[in-house]
Amino acid sequence: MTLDLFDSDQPGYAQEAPAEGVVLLRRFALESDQSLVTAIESVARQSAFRHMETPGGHVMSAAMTCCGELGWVTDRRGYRYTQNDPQTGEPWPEMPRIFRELAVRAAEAAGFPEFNPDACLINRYRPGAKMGLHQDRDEQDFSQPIVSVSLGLPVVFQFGGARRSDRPMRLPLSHGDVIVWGGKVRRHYHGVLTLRRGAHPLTGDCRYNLTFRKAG
DNA sequence: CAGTTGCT
DNA sequence: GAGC
Repeated sequence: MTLDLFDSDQPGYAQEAPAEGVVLLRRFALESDQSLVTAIESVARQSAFRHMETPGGHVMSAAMTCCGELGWVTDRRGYRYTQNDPQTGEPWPEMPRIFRELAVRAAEAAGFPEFNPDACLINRYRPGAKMGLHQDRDEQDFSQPIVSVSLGLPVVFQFGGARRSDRPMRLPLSHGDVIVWGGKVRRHYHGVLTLRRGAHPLTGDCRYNLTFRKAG
């Protein structure tokens, strides 16, 4: 089901509802894309991208950093949110205003007018990197949605059900697309398939994903 | 305690 | 995809 919010001859984005509780805002982040990538680079100078280890002892193929009051981390001890970057001992970099404004606007467009994110996880995927099906379940507040912003190379996103064995739907995501999910499907399994090689004018050979949550 | 954002 |  596709709901076009704008006339097709107008600039802007198209809104889709691929499943109940899931809203896809195509190209929603396009007009601020350059500033978003610059802000990612600024965050990464303060808290560098790193490949975290899972409790099971595997090194994740996506490199991650965070900004905001809280950042998501994993190590052998488990998953959790922290106020400080364990790699620097310092607080996570402040969430850039342009990040927050984008996330709040996207949540509002998707039907979540009260979104107040305190955490932004930044994932960097290079060719070969992927993210298996998982739940976002380390947050305190499941009434607030997840807002996920794609920048750079395209990827196939998977959105599944409440159980890992539920067959996920596949949604190709491109530069500037924003996907929002909340309510009943807030804890549904999701992930991305292996990133394929490519070149993007803004990001080169990688895809960035910004994921906003209310974690605390 | 169970998990499993990874792997067999 | 079951199972760790």
